[in-house]
Amino acid sequence: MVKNTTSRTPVRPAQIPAHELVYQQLREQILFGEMAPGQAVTIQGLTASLGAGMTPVREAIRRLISEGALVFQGNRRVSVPRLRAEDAEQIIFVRKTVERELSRRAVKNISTADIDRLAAIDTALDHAISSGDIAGYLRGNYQFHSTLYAFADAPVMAEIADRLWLRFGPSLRVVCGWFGTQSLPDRHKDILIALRSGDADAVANALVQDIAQGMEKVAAVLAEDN
Amino acid sequence: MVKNTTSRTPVRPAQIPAHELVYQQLREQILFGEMAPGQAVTIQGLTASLGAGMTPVREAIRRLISEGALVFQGNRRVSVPRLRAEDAEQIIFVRKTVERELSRRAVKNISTADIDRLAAIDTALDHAISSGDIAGYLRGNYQFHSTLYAFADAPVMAEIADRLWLRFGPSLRVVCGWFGTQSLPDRHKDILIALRSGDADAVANALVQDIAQGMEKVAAVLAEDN
DNA sequence: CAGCAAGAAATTTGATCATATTTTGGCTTT
DNA sequence: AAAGCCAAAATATGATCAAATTTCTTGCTG
Repeated sequence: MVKNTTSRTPVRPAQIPAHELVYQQLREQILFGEMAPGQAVTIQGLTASLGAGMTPVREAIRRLISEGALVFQGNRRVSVPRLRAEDAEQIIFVRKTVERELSRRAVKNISTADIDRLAAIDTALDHAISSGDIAGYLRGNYQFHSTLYAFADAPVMAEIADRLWLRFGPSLRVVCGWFGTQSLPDRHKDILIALRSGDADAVANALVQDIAQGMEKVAAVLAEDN
Repeated sequence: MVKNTTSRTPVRPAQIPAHELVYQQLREQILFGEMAPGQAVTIQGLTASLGAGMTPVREAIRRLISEGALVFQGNRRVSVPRLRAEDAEQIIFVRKTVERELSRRAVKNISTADIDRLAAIDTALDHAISSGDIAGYLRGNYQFHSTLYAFADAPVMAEIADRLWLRFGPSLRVVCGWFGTQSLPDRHKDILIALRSGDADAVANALVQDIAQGMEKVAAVLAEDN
């Protein structure tokens, strides 16, 4: 049943299509602020830097535009969006309602072992903060939230939260450059304590606090920066 | 100072790219139930039926997949998604919170003339219902909501609502085939009355009622159908 | 004579297509 | 029924065309 004895292409490095790879790579770069808000994105530049063809790059860009991770500038040009203060305000509203519900639902499904795993992520996060590792902070923070929401068993809502993250991610990076990692809020301890107690309301409240404090910083930077 | 007096291209038939046209066309078909849930979508079939090249079709499909209007079946196959009951439940939750807020914000910006225009849409909707015009009902219902939300001046939230509509749109069509248009709920009169009174809470409550009744029907069909 | 600005060429970038390659699913044969 | 063949569909590439931006030239004005 094995295919012919690898007469051709003994290597099978990637079965997942190129456009998917390009998408994931770009998505990560945007999500963790490796591309600055306002930065131009050219499709030909990406084909060169990523070594991919035009079609895969094209598809990945369309997908990211549709997710709000990139914006179409009208005249065929694409760039990383600059978050506007009005948009941030709406993002805060939706994050508070949707992620509150996600956390509430996660409480029902999460086990103590899972909470320990979350705590480990948070410990790594603390380490990143104290050592000024911005990339580590951004990744850890995202990982903490997305891991928690995965337990909610609510893919539609989790996807909405994820999309919003893609929008304010680049600005979060700017916040770190502004204030440094030290001043970053971290209500995760409260969240963990509430999770262990199994009190859904307490979890939800701590989480909304965490969101509020983080987004407040973003809003402050937007007010200065724009 | 003015640009050359349009020395060239007196005709400007289509400046918008083909992939955009394909996207809009497919989006409409899905949104208003012209494609059945579960129906397979082949890219080569679309290039043939729409007379477009592969690249534009490809990009449109990626975009629609990213919006949840189509699903990638894992093995390269694409189809119109079948809404699951769990997904519907989450959609209801988010619709209620987000669209409630959208309607509340719209109250602040909408004028009496605008309300009249909304009322005209609703009148056309009534006509479609009484004459059993399913396509007219679906379009009118969508138009009523999206027009209202446009006044909220909240593009991020409006886009979220729009995305969700894309998910349950195909199922709404099935609902009409199940129950007929007669039994469809229409709380739009209450919404209009509340809008004229300028009472944001009343608008929000009427709107949530409208959503609840409509989605209840969808949920009922899903329970039977799946 | 210098500087500015408008217009045109040139370069860069995006959009589309035709084609080649690979994979998937069905079908046939034993 | 399992294994392998075949057709169809998807992926990916490169070439080609079109559009837009940049740059350069040229003419005019102060």
